[in-house]
Amino acid sequence: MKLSTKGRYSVTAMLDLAIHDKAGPVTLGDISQCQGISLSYLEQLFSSLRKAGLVKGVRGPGGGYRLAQPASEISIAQIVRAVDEKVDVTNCNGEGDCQGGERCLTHELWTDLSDRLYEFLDGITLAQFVDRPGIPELSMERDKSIGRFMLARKQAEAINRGRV
Amino acid sequence: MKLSTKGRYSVTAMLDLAIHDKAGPVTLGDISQCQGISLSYLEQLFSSLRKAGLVKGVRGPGGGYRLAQPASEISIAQIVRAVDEKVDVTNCNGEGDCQGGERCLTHELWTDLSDRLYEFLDGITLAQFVDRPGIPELSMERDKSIGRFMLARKQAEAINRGRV
DNA sequence: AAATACTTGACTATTTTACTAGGTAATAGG
DNA sequence: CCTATTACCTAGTAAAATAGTCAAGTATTT
Repeated sequence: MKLSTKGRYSVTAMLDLAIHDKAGPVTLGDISQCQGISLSYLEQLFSSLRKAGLVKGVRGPGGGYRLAQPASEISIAQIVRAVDEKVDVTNCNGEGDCQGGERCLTHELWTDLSDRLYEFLDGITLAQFVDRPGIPELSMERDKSIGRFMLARKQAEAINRGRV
Repeated sequence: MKLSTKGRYSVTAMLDLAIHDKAGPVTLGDISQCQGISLSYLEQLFSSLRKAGLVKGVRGPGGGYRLAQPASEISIAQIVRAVDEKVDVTNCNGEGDCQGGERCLTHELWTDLSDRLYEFLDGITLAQFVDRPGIPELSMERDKSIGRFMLARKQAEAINRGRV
């Protein structure tokens, strides 16, 4: 288990998607502005997320990304795993024979710990964060005041198009 | 919360200390050989661990490092925290005013998650790993067969000195 | 005095992270 | 059909963090 900025960016971006899921796709440009990360870097991350089946892209105007599954079925562990690909914990090159044929005990213990961590993070879903009391209102307030979020923007656009 | 090889090395090294705690100090040279990390790099990590009050060094012949506290009182979180110093999650430079005065909601959510992770890792102590059935025997067997561990070495030395 | 072990700081190599720039493909709206 | 908007893809590259080295110490114990 590894946990770097890459994982953090991905999780926060996914949270953004989850928060605005009902309002339609979120563009990477929006996330890029919010989180202060470059667009292309986000594209790299979302490429991984898409390949992992966690998000799906919607092309064209009004497009962006949405969750590929309900927020209640996407765990933090899945996200972390998608972008921070496997670390080879054992310097014995995976085959468990570091130091002359014996698997290093502490490596085994670390693997145990790593498993436990994943288990823990597998129990936490995006929905658990988004569905908390207070979050939806907060997010909407934020959207309004900053004026650059999908929810607000899409609504405005929809109104302009006479859809609402 | 960040989790890199630095943290992993430290945790596995601490596990080594915990396993051999009763047998006396463990030298960094031994750990270096076992884990395949350079001695000086370990010295850096142990400098942090010592400053965090997790280990204490014993100088002179037969010296090395031992746990500064009982294994049951050292949590994984403490170790990770000691070497992977604080990450500034918010790119708003800690003051919570990213993007024009409003704290980015997703950053807050990430902080929550991070806290939960630390809580989780604070609940796991070195002792929980070391005291598991099967571990002491395994470790001793390993020591014997590799023939370079403190437990074996110290015992041999003690015998040579007529102490046992 | 010698061996052993820890300390410190400066230095280098490697990897990861992050960004830049160039595109192509699909789609919605006019 | 045309244009703007977005996803998507590829390659290169700059910056930063990580990982590791080297060398010259200091402190203890035998």
